[in-house]
Order: sequence, then C-alpha cells, then structure tokens
Amino acid sequence: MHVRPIVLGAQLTPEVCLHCGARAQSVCSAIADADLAQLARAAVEIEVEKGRCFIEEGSPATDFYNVTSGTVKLFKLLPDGRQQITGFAGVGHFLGLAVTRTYAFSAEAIEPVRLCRFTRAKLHHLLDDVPAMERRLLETACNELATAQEQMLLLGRKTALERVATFLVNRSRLTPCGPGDRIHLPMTRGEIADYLGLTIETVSRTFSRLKADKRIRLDTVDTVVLLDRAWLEEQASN
Amino acid sequence: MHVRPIVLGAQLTPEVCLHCGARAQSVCSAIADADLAQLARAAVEIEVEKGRCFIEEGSPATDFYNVTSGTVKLFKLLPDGRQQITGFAGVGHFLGLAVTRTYAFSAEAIEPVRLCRFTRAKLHHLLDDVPAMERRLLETACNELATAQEQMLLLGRKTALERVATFLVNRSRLTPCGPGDRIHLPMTRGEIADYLGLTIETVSRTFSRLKADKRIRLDTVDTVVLLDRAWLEEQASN
DNA sequence: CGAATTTTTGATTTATCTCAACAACCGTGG
DNA sequence: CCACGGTTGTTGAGATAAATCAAAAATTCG
Repeated sequence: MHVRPIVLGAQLTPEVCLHCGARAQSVCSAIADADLAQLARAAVEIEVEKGRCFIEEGSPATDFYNVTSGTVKLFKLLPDGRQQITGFAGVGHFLGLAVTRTYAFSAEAIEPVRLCRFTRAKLHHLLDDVPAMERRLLETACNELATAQEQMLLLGRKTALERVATFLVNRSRLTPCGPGDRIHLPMTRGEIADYLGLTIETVSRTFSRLKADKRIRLDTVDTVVLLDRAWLEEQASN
Repeated sequence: MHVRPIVLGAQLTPEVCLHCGARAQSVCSAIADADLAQLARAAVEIEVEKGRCFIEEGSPATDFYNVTSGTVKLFKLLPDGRQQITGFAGVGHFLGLAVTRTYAFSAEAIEPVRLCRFTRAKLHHLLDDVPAMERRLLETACNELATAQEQMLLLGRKTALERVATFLVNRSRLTPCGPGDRIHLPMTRGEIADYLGLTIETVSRTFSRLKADKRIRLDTVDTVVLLDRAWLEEQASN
C-alpha cells in the first residue's frame, strides 16, 4: 500500500477544542469549557492520509489518539498475513485504550483522517487533573467491551447473511452516517470481509443476494439504502 | 439445566478481605490494608452452585461481582439458542464491567463458585472514596479489551486446529492451573466449542488428532498435558 | 482514454457442521 | 460394590456453507 509521511500538525488551542465537532462525541466532553486550556496543551492535531498505518501492533505505546474526522480501521494480523479488523473508529473515537507497554493492535486510516495526539505522559497528567475524564474513559472502555462481545457473537455464531445484515444495521445507527436508511461505507469489500470474518467474494455475493431480494439498494458501490430495515434487523437479531 | 437457589452469604469483614486468596489478583488489590473496612462494608459474599445463572443478559445491572473461587462462563445467546461464550472468569476476575442500565451478557457458574457481590451504589461510593480502584478498573477493562481483540482474531481468522491450540496454550498460562504443562479444564467440550466458535464434534476430533500426533496427552477427560508446547504455540501464533 | 484496482459472478473444493451411533463416565440407589 | 440411567465425549458418514480458484465486469484515476 502506498504510504506517505504523516503531516505534523500544530499545538491545539482552547479555541479549537471549544469548537471541535468531535468533542460532544468524545472523551473530551468530560472537560468543562473553562478547563479546555489544559486539554489543548496536552494534544497536538495531526493529519493522516488514506492507507497510512499510524499505530503498529507490538510497537511501544507512546501515544493516544482521538479521531476528529475520517475513519480508521483497527486490526490484528497473523504471521501469514490473515487479518482481522476488530473495529472501525470514526469521529470521537478514542484510540489506544491500553495499559500495556506496547500496542495490542494496529490502526490505519482508510480515508483521510484528522487526529488529536496525546503523549502518554500528558494524558496521564490530564487524567490526574480531571477525574471526570478518567471516569469517561472507563465508560468508553466498558462500551467497547460490550461491542467486542457483540462482535464475538457475530464471528463465532452468525451466518454470512446474518453478519452482513448486522453490519448494515449497526452502520445505519451511526449518527454521522446520515439520518435515514442511506448508509455510506468508507471501507472496501475486502475490509468488510476482514471485519466480518468472511472472504471478499462471500461479502459481495451476500450484498448481491440482498439486492436481488429487495432488502437493500446499492446507489453506488459505497452507498447502501436499507429497503427492508425490519427484515435486516430480524436477521441481525440485536 | 438443574437450578437450585443462590446461597446467600454474610456481610464481609476486613479480616476476611485481608486474607482473601483472590485479593492479589483482583481489583481489590488497589485498596490498602488500612482501608479494607470500606471494601468489606461494600460487599457480601455469596455462593453459587454449578449450573446456576446469576447474571442474565438484558436484566437490570444492579450488582457487580468479584470471583473468589471457581469458574464462571460469560456468554451471549441468539434467539434460536446459539451461544457464544465470550470468556471464562476465574479467581480475581471482576464481573459486570458495564455502564449500561442492563447487563450485556449472561454469567453462569460452571463449577461451584464463591463471589463477592457489590451493589451498584456501594461500588460507586467505593470508587469515589478510592480513586486507585477506579484506575485499577480501567486497567482491567483495557486488558479485557485486548483479550477480546485476540479472541476476535481467533474467531474470525483461525482454523479449528489453531483455535484449540490457542485455547490450550492460553489455559496453560493461567496461574491457578498448575505450574507446568498439565492443564485442568473445568468446562465441557460443548463449552469449549461455544467459546471457540466450533461444534462439540470438531473440538473432540481436534483433541483426538492432537493426541494421535503426540502434541497432547489426556490423563482424564478434563486434564490435558502439553507434550509439545513449542508446536502448539507455533500453531496458536500468539 | 487506458491501466490498475476493485467488485461481481461462476465453477469447484473443502473445512466444518450435521446427523447418527456408540463408548466412557458419573452419581445414585439397591 | 455394582447395576443403571443420564450425561458427556468420541467416532463415522454424509451434507453444506463458505472458501478457493478463475474470469469477466465495473470503477477509479492518472
């Protein structure tokens, strides 16, 4: 994959944080307007372009990130190249929830991404100063854990059709994906496959079948309209 | 499954907490000896017998638990009865990491179990009083998240043989399982299958194959000896 | 426009599941 | 202690969902 260097951004200002579109959806919402200077001091904004891997499993976990725009895939690899995507992180998502010395997963931008980067030391200072943020982080971790358990159910026990239905229904519930039943998929079929524990071909065939059965419509390859949400939810059973 | 009522235990005392075998391995280790009275006041010890389900997915999340002895299975069900076990919780494991109003999973004792039960209110008071415990809980949540990601890789991308090898190697790393390469499996083949996203038959056949290939030895149905740990770790690739 | 990439569709294979039977184990009670 | 019924585990034969292999179609992008 083509990889160009990370664009290094500037130190944040309280002004920027105050008007940050991701704030409401992120752990930063735990910080009062008046304390934003502290937050801004702890972070630097950076840009990462599509295809760029900015967290590598096994490397020292020096930094933490908050997604302010774009989508990131989180994944693990086996030695022979098999890949499991453990999640897609969008706006407001906190990356690097980890207490270990090294990252337990990799992260790659699947579209142009903007991130706030915190060094470990600065994040810890911030947590010491703002206990509400630590609680918010615990909350986030608990939610991710519940999501992970849901995904284990999918990977361990659902059929290909159920997996794809679950994926579509879950995607349609993401706020920034548009209000109704029109979903934008920023990831490729291959990435959907690596997320759902399937192959590209099975994902594609399942989309085709859903299309033929009038459960969905594909306006473009990455824009899906749910025509029969009730049926899809039934299949997803969640 | 045969279900008898939970045996209700007594209020804890600081003495009991001080000598609790699970303390070192649990979130309770965040609490200094001198503060154990607070901990003891917040919890009640209960016994749960084999087969008893004491957390039910979807029911109000009123209580939290710490395992002090025995093994618990954590699982999710699909409407038609398909089950995915998301983890086995042993001594020291904290159950109920959740911020939602209702439990996102079920928990059942697979052998006689002893638990410390905290009500939500009492746990929150304890967290307010002892910030170190909140940090310890965050740490726990992060570790569980890493474990969950590892399990997603297994469920989404590993073969049956690799799954069983991973399971055995991971089990052998649990401290209370004995020091060497002799592993005790408190769960049935069916539970192993529901944990690994396989069927009972595939698990059984894989054990048989490992036995025939001299990678393991089965002393009893629930006691496995790893004869070729290096090879098993290679298969597990973790 | 044309090469490269991604997606779709088709034909075939295969790992795992399902169905079925049997064997081993467990606890209970005679 | 052993017989017995119930549960759990093993093994075999056959079915199948999804993977693999292969090629065509659609899309992207310089």
